[in-house]
Amino acid sequence: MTSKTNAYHHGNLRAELLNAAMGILDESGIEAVTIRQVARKAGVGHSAPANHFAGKRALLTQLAIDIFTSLGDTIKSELQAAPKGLSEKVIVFTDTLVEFGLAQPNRYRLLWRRDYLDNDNTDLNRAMDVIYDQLLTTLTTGKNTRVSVESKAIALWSMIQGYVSMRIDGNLSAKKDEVSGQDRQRAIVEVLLHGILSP
Amino acid sequence: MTSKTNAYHHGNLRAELLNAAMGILDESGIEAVTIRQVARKAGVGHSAPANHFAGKRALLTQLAIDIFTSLGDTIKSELQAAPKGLSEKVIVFTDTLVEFGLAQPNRYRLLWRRDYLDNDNTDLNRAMDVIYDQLLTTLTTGKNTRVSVESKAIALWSMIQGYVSMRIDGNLSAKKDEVSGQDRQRAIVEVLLHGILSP
DNA sequence: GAATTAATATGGACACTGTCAACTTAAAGC
DNA sequence: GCTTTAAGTTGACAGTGTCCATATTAATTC
Repeated sequence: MTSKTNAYHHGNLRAELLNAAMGILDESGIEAVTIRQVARKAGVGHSAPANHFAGKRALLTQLAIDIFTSLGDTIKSELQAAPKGLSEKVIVFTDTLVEFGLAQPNRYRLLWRRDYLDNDNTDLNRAMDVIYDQLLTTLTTGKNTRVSVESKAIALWSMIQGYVSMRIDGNLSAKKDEVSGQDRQRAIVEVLLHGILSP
Repeated sequence: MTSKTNAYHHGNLRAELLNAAMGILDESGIEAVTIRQVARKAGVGHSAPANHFAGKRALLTQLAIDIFTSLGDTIKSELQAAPKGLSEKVIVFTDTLVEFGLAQPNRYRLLWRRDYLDNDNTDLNRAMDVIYDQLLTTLTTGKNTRVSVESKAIALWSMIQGYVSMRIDGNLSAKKDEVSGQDRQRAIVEVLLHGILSP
């Protein structure tokens, strides 16, 4: 009874459209996510989505919000499960983000493609801030250090984002990144850790 | 005599197309660079570019090559003019890249948008490697350190790329990056420098 | 319960896009 | 001078996002 089969009104189209869009995103990348393709996959006319999303931008923004939120939850629980030391938490934070990006490149890419997203969307910015704030909290130790907590956070945040985006976009060719996977992650985090831990 | 005014054959259309495309890129961003718009700006029919570029991808790739090459030259001369110390060179390298990205966001963005570019293009990859190799050379001191030169290079390379791309795409909101401009750059480089300089 | 209103679907249209094909013109080769 | 080739032209095609008028159903009002 939850889904009326032959109904003119779908009943749950908004969710189904998001679902279809996520599927296309995963399979074929962001360029393949078109309103018409999403509608086709959901089995409705090409104009039906307009009733649920103001435009393509709105749909993609909602997609990004969902991805950010889910990722934020993962990071939260990983951090809670991690050992108490600062280095350990920093490594867990990094690993979680990097591994997510490498496992779900198309989803990760969308998160940073502000040209496709509604930059003023409050939910979107909040969902992102939730993740960043966890990094800030992690780095805040109480001790006063020469470099501010904010700068340390931005340094790590930037490095992760740069590393992942270059890895998944092929901008770190084999020549540059010949060491496989986690070894490199550990190494570049170690470079930063010196500065993060130093007084 | 250099340009025949009323000629059916343009004579220098390839260069002119690149010029028009660069202008549109600077003014209106990568999304606005369409083959037809470029052709219009160059005053030719919408199919004329096909005689000089295999497709949109080829045109954008050539644009990226030109940008990379020019940037590489700038970095080279800046590095040569810089003081001899490792920290100084690292700071100069970082500043040059960051400043270029902030001053020419649309050009900078194109460099990393591999979905728009021909990833197998040898010239493109070489032009990028020229820049990366200068970083590698700068970091190679002869002394053996715990973290490899390659990891240090990738760490800095990633951090710069992440920082600039987030700055110009608005992913570092005012809240996160409240310190203005160069102060923040200096601070995040300092975090890395600890790890780069340490034995 | 009937009538009205609001929500949600439909297909057609419009102005774009990149690319292809057929054609025209100018220049170069022999 | 004739032919070949390079470099322009316009027209067509399928695809896109968005808008519009229309049709159907659900919800609300009386």
